[in-house]
Amino acid sequence: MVSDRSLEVLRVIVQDYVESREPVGSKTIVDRHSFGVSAATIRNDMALLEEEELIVAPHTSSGRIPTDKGYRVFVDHLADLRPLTAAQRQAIETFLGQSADLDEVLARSVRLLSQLTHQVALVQYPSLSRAKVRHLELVPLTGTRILSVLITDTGRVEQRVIDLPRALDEAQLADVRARLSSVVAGLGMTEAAAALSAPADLVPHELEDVVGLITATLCGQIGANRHDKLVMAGAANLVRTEHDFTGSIFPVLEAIEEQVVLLRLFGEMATDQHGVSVSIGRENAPFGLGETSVLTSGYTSPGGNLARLGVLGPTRMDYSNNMAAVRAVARYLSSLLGEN
Amino acid sequence: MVSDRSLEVLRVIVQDYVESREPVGSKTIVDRHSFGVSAATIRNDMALLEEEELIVAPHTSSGRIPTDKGYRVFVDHLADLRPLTAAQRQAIETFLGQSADLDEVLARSVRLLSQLTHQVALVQYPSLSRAKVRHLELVPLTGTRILSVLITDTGRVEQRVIDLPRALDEAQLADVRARLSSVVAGLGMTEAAAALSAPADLVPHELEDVVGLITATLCGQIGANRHDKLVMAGAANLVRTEHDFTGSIFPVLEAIEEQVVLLRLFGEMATDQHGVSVSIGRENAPFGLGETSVLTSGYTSPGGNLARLGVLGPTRMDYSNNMAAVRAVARYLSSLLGEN
DNA sequence: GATTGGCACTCAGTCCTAGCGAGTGCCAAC
DNA sequence: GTTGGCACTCGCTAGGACTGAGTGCCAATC
Repeated sequence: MVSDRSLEVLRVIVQDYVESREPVGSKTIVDRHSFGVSAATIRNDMALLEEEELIVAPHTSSGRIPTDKGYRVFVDHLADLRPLTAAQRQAIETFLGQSADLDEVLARSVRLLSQLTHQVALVQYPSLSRAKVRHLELVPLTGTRILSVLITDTGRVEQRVIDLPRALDEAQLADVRARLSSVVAGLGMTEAAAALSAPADLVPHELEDVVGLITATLCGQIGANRHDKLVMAGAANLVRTEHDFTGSIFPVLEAIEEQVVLLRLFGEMATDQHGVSVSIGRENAPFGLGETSVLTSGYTSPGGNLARLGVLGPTRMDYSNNMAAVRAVARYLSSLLGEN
Repeated sequence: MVSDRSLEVLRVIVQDYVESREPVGSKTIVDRHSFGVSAATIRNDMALLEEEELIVAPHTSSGRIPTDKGYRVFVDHLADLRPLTAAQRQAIETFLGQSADLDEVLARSVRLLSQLTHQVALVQYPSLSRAKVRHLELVPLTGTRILSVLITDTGRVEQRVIDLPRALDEAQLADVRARLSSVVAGLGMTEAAAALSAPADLVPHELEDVVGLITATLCGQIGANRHDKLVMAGAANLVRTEHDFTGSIFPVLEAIEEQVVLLRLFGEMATDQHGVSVSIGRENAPFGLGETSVLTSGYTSPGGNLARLGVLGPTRMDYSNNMAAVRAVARYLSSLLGEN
């Protein structure tokens, strides 16, 4: 059985190792922390922890480092969410405390998060599923090319170019726009898509083909919310922590640039909506990120739409600080977007 | 004086070094290329090249590697723009040959370019300076918050959230929109900004404050085109080439994430509009990129608006292939966007 | 004058060895 | 359950010898 003191030993091993990047030995522990027992006793505890596979010795007769399982226990039971410093709180306020459109807010959030944690930060765009269509615009660009612009009540703008088989004049286009607009205005995204797909007799017969193309595009535009988008910042931080990876960080960076992978990962972490959930090391192996940890938290965008944000870094990271930062930014972002 | 053969020697030194990453010696040269002279002769040529500071020996009695100046001569006089392979041409066609909106096209272009060159690729958004206002929309989000959407005849959409001091009802907003729209519609961006700044008596007196705020935002939106935006892809490639940097690539990645730096750099390379211009090594030192080379080419977006795209990598890169790729993508993109 | 073969020299990289020291595991004693 | 003692392991570092690719120089040759 793992005693209380053993767990305490695990905690300091994690903390010291994260700080120093060196395997930590029994002597170091008694020197730097007042356990009130001797090094030999600590060694016994460490033997226990090793038996439980919470720590491991990289080489015979060297200090110990935490295993993935050790980090897991640390995160679940031992980590105190270190409160942000005043400076960090201030950074959040000044960085995010100005109204701007969604793109801008998310871009700032992700930079902020990467600066607070010194890791790669990720922010997922909110899903549109619960948004409502606020406005639909069809703008002629050139003869047969028009731009369809869809604006939601959450302030998100989706645009798409449509090549028409033949030109429409201004009046015709305005007419089509008015008709379609009246169909979808105020509907939720899924209802809007359904309404557009239904065969509607509301356009003049001679325009049917053209309108069909437009509605098809609009449906695509609406459905596009599903393969969500995410923004990233702080890739340079991965290089800083390169030594924490056994091989090259090249595949890690590649996986990160491949948004699809991250979106799947985010999807699987969707439990525990507003707390911070943590995925450690091998738990991420299916995504090619077996040596990294990912901390995420959900946040709420206007209209109750959910999305996630978080950070990614080597398993050897400052969980206490980073979890607190992720939580703080998620909360602030929720309240900021919820204002609407 | 540098003889023709000496230059030929420089060429093979650059080519071999780029390929092998090893300093190349006289013996290697005579073995791998049929110069028809002995190693001693090559050594004499190399001594000449070294005197001209085109090559340098990293350690006494080792092979030679090109200096920045050597690369410069290579690029200016010796590099043959290696024509793209059939596979590369095909990649461009299939990757870009589908109509989509500007965001999408540029996103694809940048990924394509990074795959063709195995370097970090950059694409600058076209400046709006020559674009005309095609459409102006004001969409209510919540009580005092509206979204202004500006659409240009080039299909670009600029959005901005505006917090009003007090609420406008639908009719009022529609009225304001109609008036402002009639002022700016069809104008070029600079004229539009001027027209909006001019004190106009065209709104009811009681709305003046609100409208003032809106026009101010619109002007900002229009002016926003100047600090342009750029998209990047292939950051992972920098890691692959890490050994080519003396120190860490951390500062390089940082500089790249800082778009401002790159935009200035792009700005300074604006000569030679449609050819490929190359900035090598120390030439980029002011930007913190003293160990990298940047290849760019201008491309033309609809309406004759100019922007640049290019790649960035270590000075030791395959200039022949990369210049050809940059040129090809720029040309293809120009023709694609020019279709409009 | 350009080219060549010969030759002594340089020096980064590699392999080997020895010694150091942090840290462990075990055990008998408390 | 805790402790001090002790033999042992093994990664790390420093020094030394060796190797080999490559050079610079020179006198001889085309």
